[in-house]
Amino acid sequence: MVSLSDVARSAHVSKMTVSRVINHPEQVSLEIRTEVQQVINQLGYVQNRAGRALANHRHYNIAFILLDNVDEIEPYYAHLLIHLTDVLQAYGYTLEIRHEHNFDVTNVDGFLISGVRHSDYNALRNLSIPVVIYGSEPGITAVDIDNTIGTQLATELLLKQSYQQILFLGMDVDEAFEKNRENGYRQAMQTAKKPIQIYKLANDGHVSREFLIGLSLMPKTGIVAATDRLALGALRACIYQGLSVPHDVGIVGFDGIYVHQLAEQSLTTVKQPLKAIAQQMVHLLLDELSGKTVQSVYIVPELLIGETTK
Amino acid sequence: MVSLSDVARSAHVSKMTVSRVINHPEQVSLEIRTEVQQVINQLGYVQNRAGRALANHRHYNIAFILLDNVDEIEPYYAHLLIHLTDVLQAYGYTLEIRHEHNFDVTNVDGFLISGVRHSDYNALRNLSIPVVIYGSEPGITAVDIDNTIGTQLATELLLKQSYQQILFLGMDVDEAFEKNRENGYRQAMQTAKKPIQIYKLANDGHVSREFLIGLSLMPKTGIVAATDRLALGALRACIYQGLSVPHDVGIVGFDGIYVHQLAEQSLTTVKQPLKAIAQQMVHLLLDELSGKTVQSVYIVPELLIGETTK
DNA sequence: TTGTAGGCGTTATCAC
DNA sequence: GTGATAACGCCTACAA
Repeated sequence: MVSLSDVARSAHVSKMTVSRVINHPEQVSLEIRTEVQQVINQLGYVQNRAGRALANHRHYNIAFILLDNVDEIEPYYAHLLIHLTDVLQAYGYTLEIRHEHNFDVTNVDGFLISGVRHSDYNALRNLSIPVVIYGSEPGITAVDIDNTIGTQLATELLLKQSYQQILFLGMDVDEAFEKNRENGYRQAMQTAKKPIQIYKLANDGHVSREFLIGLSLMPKTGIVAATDRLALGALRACIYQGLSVPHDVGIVGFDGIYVHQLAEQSLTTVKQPLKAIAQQMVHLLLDELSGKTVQSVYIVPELLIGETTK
Repeated sequence: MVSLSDVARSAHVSKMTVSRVINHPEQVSLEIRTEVQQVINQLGYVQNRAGRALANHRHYNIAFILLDNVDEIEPYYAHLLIHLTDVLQAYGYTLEIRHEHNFDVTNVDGFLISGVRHSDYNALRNLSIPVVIYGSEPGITAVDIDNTIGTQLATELLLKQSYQQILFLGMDVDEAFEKNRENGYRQAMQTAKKPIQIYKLANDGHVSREFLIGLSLMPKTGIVAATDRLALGALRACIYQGLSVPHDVGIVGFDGIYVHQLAEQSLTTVKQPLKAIAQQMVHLLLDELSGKTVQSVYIVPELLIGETTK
């Protein structure tokens, strides 16, 4: 492996000059800078992370902690991980994956955490290194999608498509994202002066299917589901009852990508812009690492039109 | 952060002695060894990976390269990644995730690769650092499940449950794992002296559903599918045609975990023992790193009984 | 603008 | 069995 010294020798300058060309190019005269750059390219020099880490009192390693239940996470997490590593790699950082509440700070510069629950608040507040979470928790730097706008968009779509009654299928958990998704529906309905109908269920396709069959849905119903799983159950309930989707019933889910490939029809759904989320998470974390004060970021999700709405 | 020197000072020994206690304990007298151990625990000392890397000419970083199409990978990959990181962490290694054919060896000690195609052979042969793949490619160190035994088990299960005709739903790709899955079915059928029926399709639930509807399945049919997606399509074809599963038709998939939660009924499937796979991959790679000669490992998969067989 | 010296945390090597 | 020394690759601080 070619090192700083190799480049220095080959370019007839000191190691420091090479180091400056890389980290503070403005401090080096144009002439020498271009010369050194050429040698770097020619020799294919790449910084050694260990040396850099040692000198900078950094580790150049970020831990991603997945607190969600691994058996239940949506497959799009693979995309999130890949986007995170891509962004981090561009800054010379490595991504280490953890599960379980392992907040050990050894050999790690910061944490990116997903699936944080309110009960984790204290543990996260007392960490000695920066944290950025994917989700929302007041007092902790976060990147999240704007859940309220998400279901608002979903509800407005169904309103526009003239479904008569529109109901919300929520999750039976006491977490902020759930409340926000509910509120988005609520606000859109209030603006449209339509009656509100909210049901809360376990986040399970079979549960929502059974529940909706029990409800005996009428034609011209719209369903805003808090998750793709709930939406999938709704779709199956309609198929079971002989209701045509999207003609008789319109359904919008929330989250997904993967479910598309497995559902009978592709779902219309509120999609998480994972690349943007990953970029924001990394930038916030690196900003915190360089001592900047940062604020949580909320990203507006997009509506992905599938076959369960007109 | 507490360093070797801190421990050394506190234990009234030299840094080297502390280092030996950690890396070559047998070279240190019992007395001093236990003393130093106590101080280590007391101070909560953990090795600094960068320092260690620099001194050992290692990076303590392994790249996992995901060559499968990220949009199509099964969600169990998250499990594989987590198991890999767990095992690596136990050895002080970090796991870096890549996608695309990025075989850059900078700051990396070895590669773990999934989704390797035959066309990657040359690129992999010429790497300067060890590689272990998940899959099979003659001439490259690999960990794989024994695909042949997998479908053999699946076929034997259906035979035992007295389905009259048993057909194989394969994938339309020219890769070793596909041929092996086909062969497992073939062997089991030949042993049972039953007629062989093989169909090859794109790995897509909708495709297999349409195809099987076109076939007009008869009751008492067993279906061995090369993937869970194909199995899922088969299940839907049965539902569509009013055939009861598992009474009229028995179905066995291959791969899965996640699909269970989304399917109408949980699939009987050949399950990949991901933890064992991850352990083997890491051990083979670390063995290669320490100069040992290693051989590919094939792991026997398990049959996970669901609701699509009796 | 450029170079020199020293140190980050660890380990191999060679003394004692 | 234990310790001193030098080295890994890089960067900060200071000197020229």
